[in-house]
Amino acid sequence: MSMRNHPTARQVQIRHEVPQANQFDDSTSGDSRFAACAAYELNLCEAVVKLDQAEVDRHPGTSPLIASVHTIPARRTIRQVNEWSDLVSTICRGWATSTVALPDGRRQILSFLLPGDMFSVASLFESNPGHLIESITEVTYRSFKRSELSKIIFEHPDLHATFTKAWIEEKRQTEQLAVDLGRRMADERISRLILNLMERLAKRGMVKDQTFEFPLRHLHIADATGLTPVHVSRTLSEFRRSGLITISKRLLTVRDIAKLQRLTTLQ
Amino acid sequence: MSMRNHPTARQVQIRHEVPQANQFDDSTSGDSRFAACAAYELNLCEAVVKLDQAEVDRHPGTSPLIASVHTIPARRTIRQVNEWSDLVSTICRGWATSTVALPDGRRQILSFLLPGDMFSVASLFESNPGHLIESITEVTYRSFKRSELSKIIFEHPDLHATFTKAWIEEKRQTEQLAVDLGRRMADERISRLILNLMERLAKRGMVKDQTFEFPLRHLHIADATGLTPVHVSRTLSEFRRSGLITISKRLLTVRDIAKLQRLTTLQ
DNA sequence: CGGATAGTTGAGTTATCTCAAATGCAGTGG
DNA sequence: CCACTGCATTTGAGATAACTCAACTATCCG
Repeated sequence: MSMRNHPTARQVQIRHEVPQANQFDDSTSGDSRFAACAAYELNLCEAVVKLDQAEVDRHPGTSPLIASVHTIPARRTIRQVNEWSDLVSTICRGWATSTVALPDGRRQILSFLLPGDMFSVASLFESNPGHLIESITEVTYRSFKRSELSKIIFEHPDLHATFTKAWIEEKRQTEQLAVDLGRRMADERISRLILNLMERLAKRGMVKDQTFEFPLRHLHIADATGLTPVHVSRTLSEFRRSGLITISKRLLTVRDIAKLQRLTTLQ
Repeated sequence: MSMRNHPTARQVQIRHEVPQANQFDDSTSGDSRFAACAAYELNLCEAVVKLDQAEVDRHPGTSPLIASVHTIPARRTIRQVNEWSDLVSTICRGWATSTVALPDGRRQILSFLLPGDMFSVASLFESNPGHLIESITEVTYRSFKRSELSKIIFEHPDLHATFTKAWIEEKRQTEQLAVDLGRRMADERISRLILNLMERLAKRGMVKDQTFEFPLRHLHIADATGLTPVHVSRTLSEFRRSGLITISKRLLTVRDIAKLQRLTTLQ
C-alpha cells in the first residue's frame, strides 16, 4: 500500500529531548565567530546586530533594536505552520529544519537551518511563511521585531544588498532541491545533500579534516531527499562500503570527496 | 539501464517550428487585457508600462523606459542558460518554460511562464539566473533594461510592494514544486499541475467553461513532474477513463474538478 | 500523400517502498 | 551497575510505482 495512506511515525509529535553536543560550539563566543567567517556576507542578521552595537557605542542607551535570544532543546517545534508572528529569527547555534507537511503525514524538508541562517528570508515581509520549523539539536536563536529589522535593513544600502543576496541564494537552493527531487536517483540526492551541508558548514568554519558534526537521523535525510529511512540506510551503507564516507558518534567524515562528487554527475 | 546514462530525445535541439494558435489571443490588444485581469496586481511589468505611459502623457517625449517587444516561434530557445543579459523580460502572449538541465540530458522544468510572468523575478537583480527559457507556443515578450526597470520599481512604493509580492509568490511555487516532486505520486503531481495551470490561467481570464488552451506535450508534463512521457501518457489516459478530464485539439476540459482535487490529498 | 513528431500500448525491468524481525544504543530508574 | 524502555539502524524478502524498450497508431503540415 502506498505511503500516502499510511501515516508513519513522523506524524507523532516528538517528545523526548536528546541533547546534542556541538563539537564546534564555544557557547559564549557564538556571535563573534560569525563576524570572522566567510559566510558573513550572507549572514544578514549578525551584520544587523553588529551595526546596532556600533550605534549603541556611539550613542549609549539608544539601541533601535530589540532582539530576544532563546534556547530550545533538541527535537522541538520552534515555529508552527500557521503561527503568525511579527518576529524574524535567525539561528545562532545548532541545527533546525524547515519543513512542509502534507495532511496525511508525508513531509518534505525544504532546508536545514545552520547557524547564521534566517528561518526564511521571506519572513522579513510575510508573517506566515507556511513552514514548520523544528530543532534537530539544541538550538539557540535570536528574534527581531519584523518592523524594526526591515526598517534598519532598508535604511542601510549595504544591508539591503546583503539581504537581496541572501534571498537569491535561498531561492537558488530551493530550485536545486526541486531538480534533485525531480531528476536525480537516491545516491545522487544523498551525495549532494552531504556535499551541500559540508560546503555550508565549511563557510562557517565548522569543518575540520573533512569532518563535521552530523546530527541528522535517517528520517531527516529521508524527508529531505524524498526517500524512505530504510532506503537511506541502505544507500549510506553502500557509501560506507565504497569508502566514500564514515559516520560515527554523530561525526561524518568524507573519505573520497572526488568520488562523491562524481556521483552527482556534475553540478 | 538508468535514465541518467541514456540521454533521450530531450537533449536534441528542437528545430521544427510548430506555430500554435492561442484561443484567447486577440493579438492587437494583448496588453490592455492585463490591465483588466485579476492577475494585474502580480503583473509587475504591465504596471510599469502603464505608469510609463502616464509619464509620457504628462510630459510628451520623456519616457524613461526603453522596452523592446519580440515575437519568437514555438519551440525555440529564448534565453540560454549562461546568457548574461542586462534585460529583464516578461511574457506578453503565449507559453514558455523555465528549465534547469543536467549535463546528461535530464531536465527539470521549474515553471511554465504564462502571459504576465517575468522570466524570473530574480532577474531584476541577477544578470544570470541559470535557467533555460524556451517557447512552447509562439511567444511575444517584452524586455526592459534592468537598470531602468529597477530604478522605476524602487522609486514607486506600490510597484515595489507588487514586486515583493511577486517574488514571494514565485518562491512559494518553487517550494510547492519541491514538495510535489519529493513526496507525491505521479497521479497527484499531474493533477496538481493541471489544477495549478487552470488557476493561473483563470486569473488571466483564459479559462471558459472549465476549458483552456493546453499546448503542453507529454514531454513538457514529464519534465515538469519528474516523470517519463510514457508514464504521463498512461496517467492521463487513466484520468480520461475516470472522467476527470478530456483533452482534444489542444484544449483541456476539467470534467470533475472535485475528484481531481481529491486526488491531491488537500493543499 | 509523405515525413516527421507525438501519443498509445504491451511486456519486461528496476529503483524504491513496505513490512517485519533483529540488532544496536542511549538514557532511566532501581 | 544492570536491566529496561524507547528510539534508531540494519537487513531480508516480497511488492509496486515508475521506467525502458519497442512496435504501433495518430496527428500535423507541407
